[in-house]
Amino acid sequence: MSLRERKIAKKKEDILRSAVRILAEKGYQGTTMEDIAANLLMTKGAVYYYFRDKQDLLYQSHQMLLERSIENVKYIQQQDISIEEKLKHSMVVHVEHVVNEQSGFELMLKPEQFFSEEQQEKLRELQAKYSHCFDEIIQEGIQMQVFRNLDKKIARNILFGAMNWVTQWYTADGKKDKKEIAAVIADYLMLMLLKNK
Amino acid sequence: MSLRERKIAKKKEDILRSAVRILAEKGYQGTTMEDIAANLLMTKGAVYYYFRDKQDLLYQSHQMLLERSIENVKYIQQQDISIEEKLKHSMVVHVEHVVNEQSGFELMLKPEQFFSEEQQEKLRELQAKYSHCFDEIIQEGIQMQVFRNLDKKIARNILFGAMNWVTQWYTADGKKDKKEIAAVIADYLMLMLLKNK
Amino acid sequence: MSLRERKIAKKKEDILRSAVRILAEKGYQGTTMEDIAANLLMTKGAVYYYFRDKQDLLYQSHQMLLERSIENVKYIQQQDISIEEKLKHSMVVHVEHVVNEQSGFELMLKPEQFFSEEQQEKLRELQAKYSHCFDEIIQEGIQMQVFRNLDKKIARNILFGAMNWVTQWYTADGKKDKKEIAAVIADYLMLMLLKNK
Amino acid sequence: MSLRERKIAKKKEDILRSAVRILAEKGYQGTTMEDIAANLLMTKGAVYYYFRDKQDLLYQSHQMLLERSIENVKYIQQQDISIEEKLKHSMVVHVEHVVNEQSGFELMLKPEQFFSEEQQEKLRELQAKYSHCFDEIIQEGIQMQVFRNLDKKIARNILFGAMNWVTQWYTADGKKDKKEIAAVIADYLMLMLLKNK
DNA sequence: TATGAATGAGCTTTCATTCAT
DNA sequence: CATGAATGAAAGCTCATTCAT
Repeated sequence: MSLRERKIAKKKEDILRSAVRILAEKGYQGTTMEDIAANLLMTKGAVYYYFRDKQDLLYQSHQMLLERSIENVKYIQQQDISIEEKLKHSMVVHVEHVVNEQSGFELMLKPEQFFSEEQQEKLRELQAKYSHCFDEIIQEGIQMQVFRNLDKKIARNILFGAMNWVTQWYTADGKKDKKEIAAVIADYLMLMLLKNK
Repeated sequence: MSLRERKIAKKKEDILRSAVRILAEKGYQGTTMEDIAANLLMTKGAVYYYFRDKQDLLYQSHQMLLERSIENVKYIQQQDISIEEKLKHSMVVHVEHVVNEQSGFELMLKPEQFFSEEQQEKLRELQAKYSHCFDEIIQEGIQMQVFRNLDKKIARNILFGAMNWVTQWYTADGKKDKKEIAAVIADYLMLMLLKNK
Repeated sequence: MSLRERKIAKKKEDILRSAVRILAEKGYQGTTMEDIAANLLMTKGAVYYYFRDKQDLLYQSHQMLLERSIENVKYIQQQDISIEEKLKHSMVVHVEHVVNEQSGFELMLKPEQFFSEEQQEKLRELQAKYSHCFDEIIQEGIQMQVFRNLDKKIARNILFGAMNWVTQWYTADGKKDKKEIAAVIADYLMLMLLKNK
Repeated sequence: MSLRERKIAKKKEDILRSAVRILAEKGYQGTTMEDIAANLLMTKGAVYYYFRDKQDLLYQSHQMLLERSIENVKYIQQQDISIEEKLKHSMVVHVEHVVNEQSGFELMLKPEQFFSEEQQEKLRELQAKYSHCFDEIIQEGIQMQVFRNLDKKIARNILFGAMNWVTQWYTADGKKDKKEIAAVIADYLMLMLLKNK
């Protein structure tokens, strides 16, 4: 990648990061291009230089979040720790990510409204990839008789719902900090999965 | 209530019901008054005859949903069944409600954007009331040594998150119908709470 | 006129009186049919029973005001008093009328916007009639060498402007009451007209 | 001021000038943003680029008119001419201004309906400033025994009313042109004020 | 690359007017 | 005669998007 391309890529990521935050805060329809640009001390026009349109920005934000999440969990998955540890750790990282980005699911709501069929396809694929990482861990845990014999998909959706909901109730001024909250949530959810608890 | 008042109340409720559904589908900003009206074969003007403005409509939708949920759980709470049954049953009803209305949490997102301080106050009160019903059951379960000694608030938020998330993944065309899904979700979440499981 | 016709006429006048006041206060475009009806504890529908449309109401209000003004000045004109007294008295009555109705000229602004050609014709006629009453007095005063030899039309327009403007600055809470103010304005304007002053 | 700022200021003034004319013609409620924009071959959106909202436009129009009037009269006041000449000249300029802008008082009607308390305060201040200029001349004339000993405020209000009313009756197609009419009005009104006439 | 003026479609809201009852 | 529910046109305003510079 040339220097120029690097610079562009860097700028794009800056914009995406800003967009993610604001989109998470105000929702897709509630966020204006002005908002996103102003937050970066740019003008709207400049944003349009990097992204075709608002929808493209949303799409790439979404994509970036998912890809980062996948990286996170992949990294954990290949570590040499117990299956129990893997799941718990994955959840902690997920919750932390959600809390940090103040997002995690605002963007995931009703994708069919915003995205083209092609884009939806790509996003579904990424989501499936991410989901699959969890499914695999759960599957392995069940086979190893560490986890109860639950329906993988339903269990995984329960985990996701419980984790993503954290943006609705966690406030930084509480007694617990992000790490503690993430740990507690993960612990509690593990109770659902673990045998002999 | 006179006949006329009854008719107005009925019409208002029709509109609210329609609004709830569409708002849940498209989000607040994504829903137009036209959408809501057209869905009922009315004109925008007619909707404005019954509601001051869009925000008023959103507020009352929200309120209606919460009040109905409170009624549901209150009804269950006073039944003569075990604490375990109470919680499970409450969850089943909640999930069914969420699935039926296709809502349950889209409306709860970022209320500070849409509502006046006064309205937020009222809604927070209703939410607190609803949450409190669950907290009480959990509390009682803990005291009776039926439930694990978890942090009530965190546990309740996990339940809510897991339940509300169902709108994201449940589709009517799956193998399981609403009732079954609701039962499974409730069962799985009970595993988190129950001792000796 | 039958009793029924009398009742209708009475109701019409009530509405006109109410309309005049509100139109004067809020302007034509700023006044809604709702405002006018509510002020009389009626419904909009009822007003439409008596008047074809809003414009008709405005037209008839206008007409009523002008006719009353003409009556006023005609009455004075036939009295057996000096020409000087006639003009002064006419002005006093005009100012009092304007102050009482809080109108007098809001309604006269840009009639071409609101009225049909036919209606404008009729109103112009009434206005001309009213103006003519003043012109005649002025004319007579000039011929009798009591008034200066001014251009009648210009002089009359100056009088009207000065008198109608009173709604802009007179407030009931001042030192002078309506009668006093009307007298002072008339006196001052007489200075413009009277010779040997 | 940079070139860009100059251009913006110029555009703003163009819009204001257009707005003043149309507002004077149709009144505040009767004027649409579309009207104002179309008159300048712009789109509504462009107008909104320069002014926050319709009310802001009205306010600034009003302000511009008043400030220009104040400049006019201030300029005359400092000239080395007799007090009589000062007043007469001020009136001539006022009438010419009113006729040219086709406004002068439509905008002054019922400001409490349109403006915020703060805006009203500012406008009252400017109006007071303008009125004060006339009051001072009148006061000086009285002290110098050139003018009759009239109530300053009432006299000034009579002058304003008479002058502003000109928009109601002066039409360019008459025998007299603007300058002549302004001179006649001023002359006639001087008769009210001057002693020994 | 970046700017910012401008566009235009679309949204919320108001209100004169109609009409069945 | 009167009501009030409903309509529909039009207004104010927003904002994604474009484009000349």
